[in-house]
Amino acid sequence: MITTATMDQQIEALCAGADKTYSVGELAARLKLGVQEQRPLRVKLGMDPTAPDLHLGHAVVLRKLRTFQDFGHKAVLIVGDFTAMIGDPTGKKKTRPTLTREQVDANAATYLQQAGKILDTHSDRLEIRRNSEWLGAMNFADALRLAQQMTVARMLERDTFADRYQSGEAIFIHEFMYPLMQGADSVAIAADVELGGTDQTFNNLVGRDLQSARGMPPQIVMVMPILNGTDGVNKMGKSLGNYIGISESAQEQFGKVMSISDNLMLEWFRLCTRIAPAEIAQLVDPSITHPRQAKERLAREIVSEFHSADEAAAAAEDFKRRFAQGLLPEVIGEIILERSLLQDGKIGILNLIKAAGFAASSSEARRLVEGGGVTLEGIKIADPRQMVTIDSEPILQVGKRRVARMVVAKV
RNA sequence: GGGCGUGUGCCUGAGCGGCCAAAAGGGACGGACUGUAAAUCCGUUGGCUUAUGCCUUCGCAGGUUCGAAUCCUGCCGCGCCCA
Repeated sequence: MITTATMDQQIEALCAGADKTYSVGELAARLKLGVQEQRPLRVKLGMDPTAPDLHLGHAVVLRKLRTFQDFGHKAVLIVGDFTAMIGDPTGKKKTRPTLTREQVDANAATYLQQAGKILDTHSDRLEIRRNSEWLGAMNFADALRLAQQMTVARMLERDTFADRYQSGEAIFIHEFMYPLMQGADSVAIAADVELGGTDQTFNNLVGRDLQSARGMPPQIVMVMPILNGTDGVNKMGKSLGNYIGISESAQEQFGKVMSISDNLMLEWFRLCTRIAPAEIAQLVDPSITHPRQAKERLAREIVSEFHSADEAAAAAEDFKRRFAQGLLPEVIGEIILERSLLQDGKIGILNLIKAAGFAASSSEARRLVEGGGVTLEGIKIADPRQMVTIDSEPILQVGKRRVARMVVAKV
């Protein structure tokens, strides 16, 4: 592929959607050099071995990495196991538990299994390295030499540190080592390019300095915009619960996309699909496309990427049934109930909700009932004390999304 | 090392020794309205075999008191100032 695309086309494709590239000129030069030396560029991306749940936000960067791969370049995934083993007491978060090698392996495997939906996982296109390999081998003197490359003033330029410093939050000394460690990664693997989100800009630029200091050509840094979460306010993240997971079901993904606010569509079209800018402009113009239709298109695009076009279509149908027509989904999951839960063939509605996993406690179940959000077989249950029969495998609905058929275990 | 301050429910943030499971806002959840959008409105927001009941919760451990999130002591965390 590297031979079929012209250099200009390649650069355009590689830079598309990026928030910033430091710098495009250097990238062009490095690409040329690669051609001359007949070697693919080494494109680095760091991954956190503690968070194997990938979501759409991760996908933005991964998709970019894939683009590099498609032009024949080599993706180098850095498993940040060393960083994780040290633990990160940032802010109010508790110190991270130390991960064992096995856990790191397991998490990395999960990561790859999910990232594999986007990346080319052939070994000649993908290299995976754990940074304990070189960071773990460093001694204190090595670490000090690293630290000499950086000043406190420059560290404090970084937003996260500056904000915390000003607002009186704690900043631990070892946190200053993080950018240096990441930079050391770039040195260790001789990265030509490093990808990341805009929040990684500082860290990634440090890599350039460290490489230069070692007489290496500094890596080109390309940062992708940070995707906003489903709430439309905060960046997508696991802790805020505003994310769409790569491995979620087609139905879930579809539904979540449909529930985002209209003004988020443009951003998502740009960052989560490969639709051309001109078409996106038409899709997000309400005078041309009805927002609901545009959003459906968005949802289909996204679901198709992680599942298939067929599954996306099915999810769209299911969605229409349930929410446009107010019908039950075509396929309803079953919850098997132990016989021991029943008394004379009956069960209290609160216990039923709990047994179905639709509420964490009786109190929560009670609130849902009292709030009018619970129906059994289409009939609203208003009394929390009500006993219900479930011989006929009734369908329990809690809220709009939670639906399941109640089945009593045969035994 | 010393001085001063601070630590509350998912978050922010009130809180006179009893009326505090703890104000208010945010978020979240449920309902109405819709395009499962936004905006708006209503309700809920520690747990328990629904109870004018019990249990757990206001950094941790003790203490004073009939009674403490509120007072005292020690410890821990964080911030600021001094060294």
